[in-house]
Amino acid sequence: MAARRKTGNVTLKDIAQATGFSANTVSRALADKPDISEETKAVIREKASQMGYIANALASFLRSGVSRNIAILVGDISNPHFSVMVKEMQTLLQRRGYNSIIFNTEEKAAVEKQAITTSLSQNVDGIILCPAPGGEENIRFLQMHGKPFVMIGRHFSGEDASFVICDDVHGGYAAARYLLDRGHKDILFLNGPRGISSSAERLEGYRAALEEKGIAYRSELVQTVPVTSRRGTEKMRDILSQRAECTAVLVFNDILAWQVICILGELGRKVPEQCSVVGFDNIKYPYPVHLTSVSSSKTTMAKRSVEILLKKLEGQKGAGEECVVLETDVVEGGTVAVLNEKR
Amino acid sequence: MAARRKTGNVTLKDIAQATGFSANTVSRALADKPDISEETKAVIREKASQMGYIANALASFLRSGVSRNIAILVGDISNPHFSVMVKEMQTLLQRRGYNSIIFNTEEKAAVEKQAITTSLSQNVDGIILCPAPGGEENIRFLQMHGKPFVMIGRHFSGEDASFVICDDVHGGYAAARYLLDRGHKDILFLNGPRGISSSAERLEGYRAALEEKGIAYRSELVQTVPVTSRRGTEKMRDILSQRAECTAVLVFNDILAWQVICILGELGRKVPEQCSVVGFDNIKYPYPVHLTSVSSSKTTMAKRSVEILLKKLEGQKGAGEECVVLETDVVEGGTVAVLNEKR
DNA sequence: CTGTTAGCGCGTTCAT
DNA sequence: ATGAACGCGCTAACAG
Repeated sequence: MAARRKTGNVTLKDIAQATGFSANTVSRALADKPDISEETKAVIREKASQMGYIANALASFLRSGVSRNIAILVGDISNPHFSVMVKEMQTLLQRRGYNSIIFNTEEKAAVEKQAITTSLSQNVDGIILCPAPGGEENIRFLQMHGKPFVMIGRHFSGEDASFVICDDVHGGYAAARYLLDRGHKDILFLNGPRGISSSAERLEGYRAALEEKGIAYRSELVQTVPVTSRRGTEKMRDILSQRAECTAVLVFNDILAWQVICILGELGRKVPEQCSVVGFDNIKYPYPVHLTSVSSSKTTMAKRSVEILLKKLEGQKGAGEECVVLETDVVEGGTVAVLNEKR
Repeated sequence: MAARRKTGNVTLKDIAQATGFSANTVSRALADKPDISEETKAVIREKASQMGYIANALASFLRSGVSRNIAILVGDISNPHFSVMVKEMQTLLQRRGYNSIIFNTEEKAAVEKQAITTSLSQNVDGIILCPAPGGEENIRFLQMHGKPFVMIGRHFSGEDASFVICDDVHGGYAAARYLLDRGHKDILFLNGPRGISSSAERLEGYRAALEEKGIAYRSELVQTVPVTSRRGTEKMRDILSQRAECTAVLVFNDILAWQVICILGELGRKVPEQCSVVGFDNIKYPYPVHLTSVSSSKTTMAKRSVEILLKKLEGQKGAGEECVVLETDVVEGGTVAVLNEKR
């Protein structure tokens, strides 16, 4: 039995004693350095495995300055939009030898700040984050600390930082256009919170589509809805019962869109016959009826963001910032009806 | 500007130099130890915050042996059943000053083993895991290493280990009984993989219910379905098209249950009129139609498992193993019909 | 109340 | 090809 210390684990020193080599040689053998003879490596590896050696990653970091840990910050891991991306990123990072630490920001800048601080204190090598509303300060904080990071799904104008987003202007435009083309004129837009690019840009697209069709923009038809709390449901219920004139609803994300469908049902309005609904994110729910939704390339976002971050970490010095804008479009489901009325 | 080292961060030493105290005094002041004068603490805290000091958690661990990191291992974070629990656990852990590191095991013992090894190498203080099929070996591995852990959702008989599970025997019984009471006799059971307690125990309950009703158990009506891969869908399609005589399907989890509903739709069978479906996990999807499903107290599982783990970590020595079995029952939705046929 | 010493486990550097 | 010395940043243990 090996000597047991504070952590109760087998250390390099234990293997050194057991094999007669120095701790150093053991370290280099296990790291497969070229200056150790194959013979020695074999002996050491054998002994290490036999003793159940597990390297202490934390001590290793302390010396090398590399933790091979990446932090992933998202608004809410229980939202499939995020959990699917997170899972994908984890897989990709794992494959490249990185672990990931996941944080929920609850879409609050203060919580995000806390998550970033913890990430820094855990010495993650880099961060992938979907920034919370009003989190510009946090981005500057990261930049100040020189910690490599990539934003996904949202960005802040003015910051020179890498991001991978969807073309939200076009997304908002395409969704509105899709509804307008099917005869809808009064389109309620239940948008996400202010302070994030996706809300602002989708609205921009929505307005552009209206304008193009010569339909007046009515600000009372655009409302902001909380994305994480239960209060969002209440607010949507209020709005929907007051806006019965709307023949279609465009909703910030698919979860909320489904909630809208439920609320409409409670209000006695059948979807899509009496009201059409379009969401964002195109989450592949296993449900007989598919939601008509604006696509977001979750797999691509995950892939590109990991690539960009790792290039920053491993690439030659100062790989510049990369900004990726992915295409997006309406994916047809069964929640939109064509209006025939001639008036 | 403070001196910058390998990690580029402000260290205790920097604060020591800036304030004229020793690194040690700074450490103890920031840790709010009682043997430092309030005055000194104030000075040091002020300076630390001004310099943007962020403690190096890894170095801290190396010395103290406490990382305040917990690993959470689940089959698939993109499954709401897990992501909801994970989120809840994260919140609770955070509140107690712990970070969490999440791993997907893909329901494979080998991947789980890897996740455990990484967790150990990251020196997490403890682990909460939903063990993968055939992962008994991994549990023994954890026990061998003396790493505190709690299993959730599943357990292995014979291991003296803490776990928090649902009463799956009763869950299987209640679900079958619910269908039998509504006139269903040919109940297809699409069960989870062998090698986990939930599959085995639900089957046990299913059989007990049949027996109680004097209905013969037909092994061809019980099939195992992969829970993570896309192959599960294919397999279910095959089975469902061959078992048209069944008037009801009991499915291992809600995701698969919804897939079953979709497949039945493709096969021209309407739910619940032509076939009833019951799932497990009672996931709160925001759909207009609710799935009839066997409840699982996700919040309670999360809460209890965190409690038990933290008691092990912080409590007086040798807090014994705790086994919690939570009640479960059928939650009515709209996917089960009452059979009227008199034959 | 505060400073000094020491060492957690590892990897880098230099010497042999 | 291998070993010895050193230090990453922090805190436990002891001095005073």
